[in-house]
Amino acid sequence: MAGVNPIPELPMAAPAPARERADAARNRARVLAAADRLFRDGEPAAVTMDDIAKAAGIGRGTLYRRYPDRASIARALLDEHERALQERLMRGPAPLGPGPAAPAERLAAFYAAMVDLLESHVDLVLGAETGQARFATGAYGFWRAHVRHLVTEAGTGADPDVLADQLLAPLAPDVYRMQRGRGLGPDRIAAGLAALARGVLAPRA
Amino acid sequence: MAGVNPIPELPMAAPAPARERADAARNRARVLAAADRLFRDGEPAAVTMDDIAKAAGIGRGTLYRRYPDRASIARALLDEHERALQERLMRGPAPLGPGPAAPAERLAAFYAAMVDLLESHVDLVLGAETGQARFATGAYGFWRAHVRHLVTEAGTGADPDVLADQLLAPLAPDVYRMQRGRGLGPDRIAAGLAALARGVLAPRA
DNA sequence: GGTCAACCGGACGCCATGTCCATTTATTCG
DNA sequence: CGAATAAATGGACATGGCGTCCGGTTGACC
Repeated sequence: MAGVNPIPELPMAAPAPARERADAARNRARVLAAADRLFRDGEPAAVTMDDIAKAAGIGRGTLYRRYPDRASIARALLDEHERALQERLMRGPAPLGPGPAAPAERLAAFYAAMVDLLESHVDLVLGAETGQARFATGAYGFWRAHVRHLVTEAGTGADPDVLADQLLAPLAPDVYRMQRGRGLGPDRIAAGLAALARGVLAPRA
Repeated sequence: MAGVNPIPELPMAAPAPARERADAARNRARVLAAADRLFRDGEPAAVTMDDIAKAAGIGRGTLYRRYPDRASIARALLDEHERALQERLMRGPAPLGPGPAAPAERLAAFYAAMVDLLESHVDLVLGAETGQARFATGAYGFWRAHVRHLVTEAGTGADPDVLADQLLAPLAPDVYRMQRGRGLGPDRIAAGLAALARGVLAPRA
């Protein structure tokens, strides 16, 4: 804790509005690195702003200057991963991206990608985005728009506005973590979601 | 606040292990009545133990004696409603209860009943049962067992252990409240859930 | 009416949050 | 190169909820 962390130069989201003082940049990197580590190590919801400040080797005030709460830090950490997935959804190859794939298959592919996201990088970090606030996120809006679009395209006559949120619900971090905790593997969870996708969106014979 | 509330004699869950002193019983009734009111009035998550104690006209210590946290109070308030629904599931008429109805229709009926539950009595109270803790509830275990059973009976070859939780996810209080907040009515939400139920469990032609 | 146990309730310590401001430090300009 | 200036820093502070503890009170039973 005392002195020397290499700080692996996380590139992370770098806003750099006009110009950023060198010390500010250095401290932001420290905060993100420290938060990432803390979120992974223990119960994300139990990490306090104080913990992060201490682990980053900076003061409370400095931390609050840039990040008003834990959620904003988690968002900063997630940002690039979510962007990457959004990019693949919009411009990547089918069935994840647009293309000849049927809506049901595209939804299944989206589910698989989200499970990857939940599993590899963020499972712990997402834990910091708790409850209601999740739905206000820009990312959630994007996922909803995507799913809504797929429901509409499927042409099953179902209500897209209602179904979009309901189809996203199983991806809630709480739910995913609980299922993982019950001994279910990511592939099995993804398979369940695929069944759900095909059941709801695939045309009935 | 000072003195006189009729206290509408909520029957509520009355454990009465051996015998309960009159003052204790009176205070429990006051606590439940006060909590019910507070949960309905404002943001449930913002209600503090202190608020409840003050509103009930008792001291902190007294409140903590019986209820270790907000969730336990919410559970006490929910208890009878959940029990009633569980009873109907196990012994009531089809399609909600057991009987000749197809699994998909039984799941749709269950969804409708849960929407009723969320809508009428508890929407606000459920708000107090936040996040992870929800899954540890006895009630949640019951819902899961029920849905798991329906998935198995449907015989679609899907994974019941995985699907049960995923099919329950759209009933999360957070999700329901968010949808209601977006202007969607209970019937519309229930219709969406019914579509989900039939898509996943109804036999394909 | 007396004894005893259960109940009551407010005071207390703890911890996290978010703010504020005196001081330090990077950057720019003469 | 060395001030001037504005930004960044960090720790102290006030606030508020949580959960506990214990001296006093009151209901229940004999």
